[in-house]
Amino acid sequence: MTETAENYDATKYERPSVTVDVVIFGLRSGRLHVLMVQRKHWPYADHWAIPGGFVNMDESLEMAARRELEEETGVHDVYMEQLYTFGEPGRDPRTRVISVAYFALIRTEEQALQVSDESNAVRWFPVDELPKDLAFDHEKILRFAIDRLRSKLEYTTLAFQLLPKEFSLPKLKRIYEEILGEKLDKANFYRKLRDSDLLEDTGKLLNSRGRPARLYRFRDSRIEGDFVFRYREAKKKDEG
Amino acid sequence: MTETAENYDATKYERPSVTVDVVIFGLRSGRLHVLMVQRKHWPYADHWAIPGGFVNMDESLEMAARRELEEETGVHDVYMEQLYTFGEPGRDPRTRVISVAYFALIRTEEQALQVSDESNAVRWFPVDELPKDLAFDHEKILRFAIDRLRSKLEYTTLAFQLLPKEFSLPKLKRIYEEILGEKLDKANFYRKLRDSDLLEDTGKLLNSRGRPARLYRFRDSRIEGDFVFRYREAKKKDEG
DNA sequence: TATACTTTGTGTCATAATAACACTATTAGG
DNA sequence: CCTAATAGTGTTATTATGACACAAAGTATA
Repeated sequence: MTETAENYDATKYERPSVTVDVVIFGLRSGRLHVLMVQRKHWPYADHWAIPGGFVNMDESLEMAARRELEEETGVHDVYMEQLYTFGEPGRDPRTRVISVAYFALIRTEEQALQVSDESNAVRWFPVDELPKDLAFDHEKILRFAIDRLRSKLEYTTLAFQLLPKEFSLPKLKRIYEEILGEKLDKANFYRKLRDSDLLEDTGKLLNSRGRPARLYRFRDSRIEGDFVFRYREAKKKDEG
Repeated sequence: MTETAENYDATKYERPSVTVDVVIFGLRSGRLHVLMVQRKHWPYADHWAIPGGFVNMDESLEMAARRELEEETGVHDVYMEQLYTFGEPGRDPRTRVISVAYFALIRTEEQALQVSDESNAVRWFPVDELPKDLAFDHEKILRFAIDRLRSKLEYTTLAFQLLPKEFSLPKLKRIYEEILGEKLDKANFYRKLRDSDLLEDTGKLLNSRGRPARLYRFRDSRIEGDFVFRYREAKKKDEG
């Protein structure tokens, strides 16, 4: 940091505003959706936008992201990570706004939406049927988030955050297929997971139309963060 | 964004300051180094810090990072990417400061250092011999950057940014070993590179002590950005 | 109660990628 | 011309992958 004067004056420089925006992913009937809010006021009134808002002076960026998320949608206690910071001059007509973007993954079933005063509506959109003319540079942010989710799927357990506590292998496989946009081989996928030692059999079965699916849960603490789970393993793993 | 009033007042909210900090990596005698500046003034006078400074109202974040980099070290035209944004309240004693961190990779040979007015000194430090008591949360930022560099090495051509235009395979291999902190098998490493089709033989040889090494350069435009180059390939590649 | 249908789950095998390591090649220096 | 040093290649066992056939366990229906 260049600013080093002993008589530092905090008001000397004009300062940008800082916001957080949160891209919220969830599954609905097996399809990947994003949560959006419809703006009430200028600028971009009536346009759809990613939920977000200004950062308070005494809260961390992640706290701000969680607060905004809850205020605007009622969603809380979710997996969240920082995505990227967007700061082009002119991206907001009001003033210079720098936006720290986060993305969140939620178990759709467990969350009830609510609309805040600040927006007309809150809605889930399938990622391949986004509304036109998003507010600000939110389309760019959204694409960025989708790309990131897709690529992190290949070496993390992120996808597990989208599922309920107990789930079947076919369900998990369908998530991967949905997000990656390609079919996976059942046998190879199951084998990979069995070898990974990430899952624990609950003993329960889930009835559907055909043969019931076995229900699994994640083993211990590997759920949190991004424990490495690759399609192609690196090195051999050491047994615990 | 929550702020939506038509009579929007840009001065209504108290605003944090926004800085950019740049972690600069370079090789010196085959070891990975980081460029640091020694602060002249309060806060953290005489402590070592990552170069950086405040973002101007009319420049993009990356422009700010490049400007600060050049001002403080004379370094320009380098590979740079955004790392992470650090914004804990209290990380700077002057005021609330949110820092967008970047990391840069430079070809050490091609750059001459210069010291700016704002610092006592500019120096390269080996990444495993960092000075104590870095300014602000710069130690955290630095570790973050090193981790990122290490992990991106495994699926990008980032390492190539550290080398001169023409280089030998042994040199490239030594970079990987230095950054990853483990020995690699020569035969396997060379084979991987030959198969990747990333390199072009210059025909030239580089004399050293033993058998001269063949010099290569990067093929066309794959140098820029992070063209995928994995240890373990994904899928089969299609021939061009 | 049998038969079709649907979905879950397993077995197998050819091919490709990886890791390990032995070997050859080309220079410099005595 | 022998040795040390470094560059570079070949070979092979093991493991991971991709493709695909097959078996298992339910529901729906005649």
